[in-house]
Amino acid sequence: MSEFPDGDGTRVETLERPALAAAREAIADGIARGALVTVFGRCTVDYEGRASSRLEAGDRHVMLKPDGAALVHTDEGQQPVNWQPPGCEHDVYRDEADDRLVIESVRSTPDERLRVSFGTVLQVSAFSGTDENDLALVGTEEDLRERILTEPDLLEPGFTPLATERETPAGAVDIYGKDSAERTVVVELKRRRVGPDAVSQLRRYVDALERDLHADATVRGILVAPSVTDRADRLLVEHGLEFVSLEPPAE
Amino acid sequence: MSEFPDGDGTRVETLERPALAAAREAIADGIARGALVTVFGRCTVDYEGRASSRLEAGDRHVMLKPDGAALVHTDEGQQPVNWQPPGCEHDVYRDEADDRLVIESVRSTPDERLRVSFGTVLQVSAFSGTDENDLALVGTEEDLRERILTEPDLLEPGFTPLATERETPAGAVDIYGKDSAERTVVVELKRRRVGPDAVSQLRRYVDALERDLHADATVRGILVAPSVTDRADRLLVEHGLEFVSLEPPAE
DNA sequence: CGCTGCATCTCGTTA
DNA sequence: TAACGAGGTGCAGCG
Repeated sequence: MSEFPDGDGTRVETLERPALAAAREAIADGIARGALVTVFGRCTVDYEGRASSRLEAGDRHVMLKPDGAALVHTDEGQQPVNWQPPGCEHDVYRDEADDRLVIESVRSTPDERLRVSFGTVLQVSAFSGTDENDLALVGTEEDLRERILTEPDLLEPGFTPLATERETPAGAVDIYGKDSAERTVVVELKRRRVGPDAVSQLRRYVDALERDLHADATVRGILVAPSVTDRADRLLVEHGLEFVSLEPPAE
Repeated sequence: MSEFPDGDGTRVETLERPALAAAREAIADGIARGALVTVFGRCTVDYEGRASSRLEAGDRHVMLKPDGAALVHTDEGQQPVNWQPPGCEHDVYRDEADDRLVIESVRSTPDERLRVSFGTVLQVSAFSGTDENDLALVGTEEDLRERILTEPDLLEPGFTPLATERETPAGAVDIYGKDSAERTVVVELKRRRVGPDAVSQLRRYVDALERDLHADATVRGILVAPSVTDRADRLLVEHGLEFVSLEPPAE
């Protein structure tokens, strides 16, 4: 085992090809210390909870986070083949009868259990460090909204935004406003090209508002997105809804 | 550096607190060999593509997969703070002017670039192994469909399934069939509790089929799920759709 | 805790 | 390649 404390408290401990007993101890220590623990080795994986799954033996990379998240990665795919969300309790123990090392991550609400059983452990690492910074992301739906609120004419000349997240019986509307003829306008924003689901969503808001404001008032529904699919376009026409092409700011 | 070949070709190589030049070489070797490479250290992360983001310096865990995927994990959350999907080209080089080690993962369609810049590398590992097995998952929507096709009376007495994935102008219907009175039935399946979106989806299919089969035929729309939210329930009533409570098989 | 909707959603399938 | 929908979606915000 190697240990690397430095002035910042950053620390990495690594075991290579440990015996299962030593691996268990290193993993338990890392979890107790609040470290991010990784284990690479040959394992089976069982999950039971919202669904249930089994994965037969193979070499995989397991990550245990101090917030209770667990990730099992194979050498393919962006997504873990199995996982457990934050909030779990990690447990590690030896199954001496079968000579295996078992990591269990369990949570409730919903009841879920992930069990990773190693026959061979090739590496255990425990990482401690500091990360004070949050991600700064540009190009979200919220950025698109800001763009329109700053320059409402981008939607159409004479548009006046009155509220964001305005509540309706069908949910909160992205932008609520009036056009130059004082007609009520409901705007649904999407940061990328949209399909039929976004049109239906807008439709639900328009329906709810027409009901809310009594039947006499016409409510215009405008979908704002970079583009729409063919089916979404036809659906817009069917429902008497409109489309304005706008993208979130690039930076 | 330690190297651990075994009979199966399983291999783990680890560098601890390497100089940036040595880290670069180990990472490049691992990528070239088709290994799963991990790097832990203090880094900044920049992304540009479908959106753009910046993450200031912090200690993070980076995983580079042989299929081109890249993942940057902090010590919190199930999701990576930054990532790149499979299909990327990984590149690693030293920025000698600034004495940093840079990992770039780039792809096209869409054009996207992830750049991780390390000032300090605490560990580099390269993992090779074998994983022949696929995940066996039970409790999916498809399992729920099988359950109904095997025992159609679960939906309602006298129901006769005629097709799955039947195409309509609005998309493919999960189950298409007839009830005991020979009326057309459209069934939309969801493996878990559903909200308004699932109701709208069913509505689109029913509308499309009524149009397709001409206006004279009544089309029943049935949503099958473990349960629905209040809003979804009201929306079902509004649209004259029905609900049947069924869960996918537990195992 | 549940509901709602966003996401650089990812991923598989199909036209 | 694009579109459509499932997902053990995760996640934040709000009630």
